[in-house]
Amino acid sequence: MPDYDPQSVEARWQQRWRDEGTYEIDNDDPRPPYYVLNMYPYPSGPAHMGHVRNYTFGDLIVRYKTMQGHGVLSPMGFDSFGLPAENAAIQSGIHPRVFTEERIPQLTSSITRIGAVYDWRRTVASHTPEYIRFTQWIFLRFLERGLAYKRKAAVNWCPGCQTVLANEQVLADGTCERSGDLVEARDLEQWFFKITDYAQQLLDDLELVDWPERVVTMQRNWIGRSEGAQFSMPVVDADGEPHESAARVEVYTTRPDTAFGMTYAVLAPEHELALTVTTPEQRDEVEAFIAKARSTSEMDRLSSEGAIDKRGVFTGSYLQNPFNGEPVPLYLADYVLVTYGTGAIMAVPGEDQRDWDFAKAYDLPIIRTVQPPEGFDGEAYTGTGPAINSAGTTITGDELDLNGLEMAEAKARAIDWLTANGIGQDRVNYRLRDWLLSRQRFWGCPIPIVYCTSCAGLDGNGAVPVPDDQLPVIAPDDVEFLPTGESPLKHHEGFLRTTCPQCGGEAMRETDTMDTFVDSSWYFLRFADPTNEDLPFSQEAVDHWLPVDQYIGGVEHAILHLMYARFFTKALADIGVAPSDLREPFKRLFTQGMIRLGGAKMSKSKGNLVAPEEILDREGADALRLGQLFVGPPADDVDWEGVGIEGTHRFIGRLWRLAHPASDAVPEATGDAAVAVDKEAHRLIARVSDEYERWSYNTAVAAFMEFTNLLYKQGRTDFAVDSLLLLLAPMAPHVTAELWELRHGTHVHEQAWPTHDPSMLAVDSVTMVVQVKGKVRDRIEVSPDISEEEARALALASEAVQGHLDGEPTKVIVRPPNIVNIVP
RNA sequence: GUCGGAGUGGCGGAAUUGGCAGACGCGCUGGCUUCAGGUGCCAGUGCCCGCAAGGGCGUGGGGGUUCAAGUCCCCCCUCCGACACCA
Repeated sequence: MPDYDPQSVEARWQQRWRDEGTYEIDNDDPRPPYYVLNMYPYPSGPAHMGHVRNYTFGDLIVRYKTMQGHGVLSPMGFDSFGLPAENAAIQSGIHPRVFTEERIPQLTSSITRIGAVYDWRRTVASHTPEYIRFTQWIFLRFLERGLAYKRKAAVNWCPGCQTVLANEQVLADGTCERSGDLVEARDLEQWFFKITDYAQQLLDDLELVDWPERVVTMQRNWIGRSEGAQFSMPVVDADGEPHESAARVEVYTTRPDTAFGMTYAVLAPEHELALTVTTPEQRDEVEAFIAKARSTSEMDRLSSEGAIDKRGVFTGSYLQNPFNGEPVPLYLADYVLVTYGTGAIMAVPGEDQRDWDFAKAYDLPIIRTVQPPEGFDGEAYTGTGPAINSAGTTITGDELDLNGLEMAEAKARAIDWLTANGIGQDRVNYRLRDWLLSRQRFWGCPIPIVYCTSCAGLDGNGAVPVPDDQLPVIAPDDVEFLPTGESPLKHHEGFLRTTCPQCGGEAMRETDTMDTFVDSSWYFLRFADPTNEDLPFSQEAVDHWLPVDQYIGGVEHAILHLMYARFFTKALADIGVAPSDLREPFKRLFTQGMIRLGGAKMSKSKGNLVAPEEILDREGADALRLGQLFVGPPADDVDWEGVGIEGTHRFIGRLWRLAHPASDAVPEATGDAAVAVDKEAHRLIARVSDEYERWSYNTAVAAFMEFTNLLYKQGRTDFAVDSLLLLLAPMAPHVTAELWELRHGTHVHEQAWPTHDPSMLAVDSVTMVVQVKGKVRDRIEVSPDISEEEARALALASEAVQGHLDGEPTKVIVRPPNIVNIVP
């Protein structure tokens, strides 16, 4: 018998799966459909351990579901736009396309080498003209429906690089990661998707998915729904006389019940009324403050914690509190964000810690309007309790009294009063903001817009959509990459100058490209119908395969990618591109843990990468896959040091010698021994089938090892060995395929998933544990259907137990047939 | 700071509902095979006392509920992750 040679066996089977199209699937396949998807990767070159772990999970589900009789869709593609290729272009002058297209086959090859199988006919790459065309097509549909729009937005601007930076490119100290210049906020025209239109649906429909609770929580927090009230207050002077502008300030609060405790109010520094309300005496100070706030990055604003006394400025004006008619001083403060709510707040230091801190720093009064519990020694009290100090004559002359009411009732009463008097109303607010998709980058999907010098275009800014029949708009190849950080498109005359599709006059192309999250927000739909030339996908194909039955990826995408993909799916369904009943793209989600090495995150920059290639060359793909599975629960972070590749490699050798037809390493079991072994095999089928369903792959591998050890001791039967091979086939596809073919001449992955015979699970004796005061004193073999009385009698008769008793026990708990606990 | 997750032998981890803590693997020790190394096969391996039989201790720490707690409840500590002034 030959020794197991992973190199030749694995290469041979990988070739066969590909040549025979074993895992290619057609849309009219009659089997019940099942869609397994790994998050498509950025093609960074050969696979790393994170990929290996990810694709091992995906692949074993593909093979498992296929053996269970499903027609499984298992596609793979590439998230091939993105910064690394562009940075490489700037450094080395290689065109991002060349750079990217060199790396796709490298990644494909290492994915293939771990034995993962896909329908490669369906592959997509987001940088290809076909894909770009439909990404742009979808953008135009969104534009038609008002789901895409352009407005000014504050961005991170690096004066040194003369470009906009992504948040990740801004260091913690507010400087540019490349040039070290201080990054400033700058208003630029940017494209947005109106994801906020879907905030409520994105929140509600989390109930439709079977996702890890923590991911659902993260999504929920990101959407950040809050309920409260919005109302307006007139700008007045210290005596309550109206401001000359007659301006009113809208505030949003979740605590309208505390309005009687308002002792000042705040506008965000960027608030449109900031200068209007400023009195002449305060003008210099306020202008200086606004300038400082605008030049300070968000990071810096955060880090200035502790220096709260420098974080606000008095405008000189007041707002009249409608609840009691009192004027309260109006400040600007950078702790109020212009992007949230109305960009203005009523400040109630008694019930809000930030307001408390600010009030202390600026020597403003504090009035408690909720009775804190006895013994409360904190500052602001944010808990529940009866309202106090909350009565008075309102601006309309009514008497309003909230005193004694609990929070919920006081809130309702306050909102009723605001509504009845036309001052305000209840309001739901979301933390979620619209999705800024413009990127001042070359290597991304161009935004299909031209700016016409004569047409008014959308919103009168000259923006004219590129018609569908002129798509795709593709960036030119003959560009020069300069280390300025600026997109080379800005200087490419051939790309820039075009004609207006509306009037035929001179026009300039949009040079911004789309965020790569746009590409990844619909690729899973394209996989259902990847060669469609008229549409991104047909409704029928998507209806057949979607939603994805099992989506697999890293936790790092738990918020943004999933939120955007959910938004796209809903929007596409609502505008009639996707089936209207497709509300959620991913039915089940699995997020795997991270791979570490010696406690540290594995990364290229730390230089602690373990290359999968070395292990593939030595122990082979099956040992690597089993090692990844065996190391711990799939969702946990794993330390590569814990992967005992020796253990799984040894196990595969033992399996080979056990199951090879020409091997005599393990003798055949006969008679009673054979029956006992077959019974264990049924037990194994039951256990492992359940473990597959629960994603308890680490214990399933342990079960295979235990069972193999048992066969080495007690002898093998054909049923036992065949069952083992079938159950192991999804995890270790090569060695099981080889052994199965040697034994039967057929394909193990085309066999049906084994089922156990429940009658074979019966046992004729179990070990009953006898405890005295909870300590184990004896073990007795008993019949599984022993009666309570017999169990009690047997336990009390035990000599080992008698030694720990003197006289009659006070209590005996009997749980036949497992345990008897005696209390002396 | 808020939210979420986790702390079990030298190491990775196991323990569906409260019912034998440490399955399985790594490592280590010993034996057999071998000229030898490696491979392979067999056995042992939580800690402490003991020659042994046996006994005691033991799931981050402290309390509690229970005949019985890794598992349930309360308080605390440590580590990891996400969000970070969201009114």
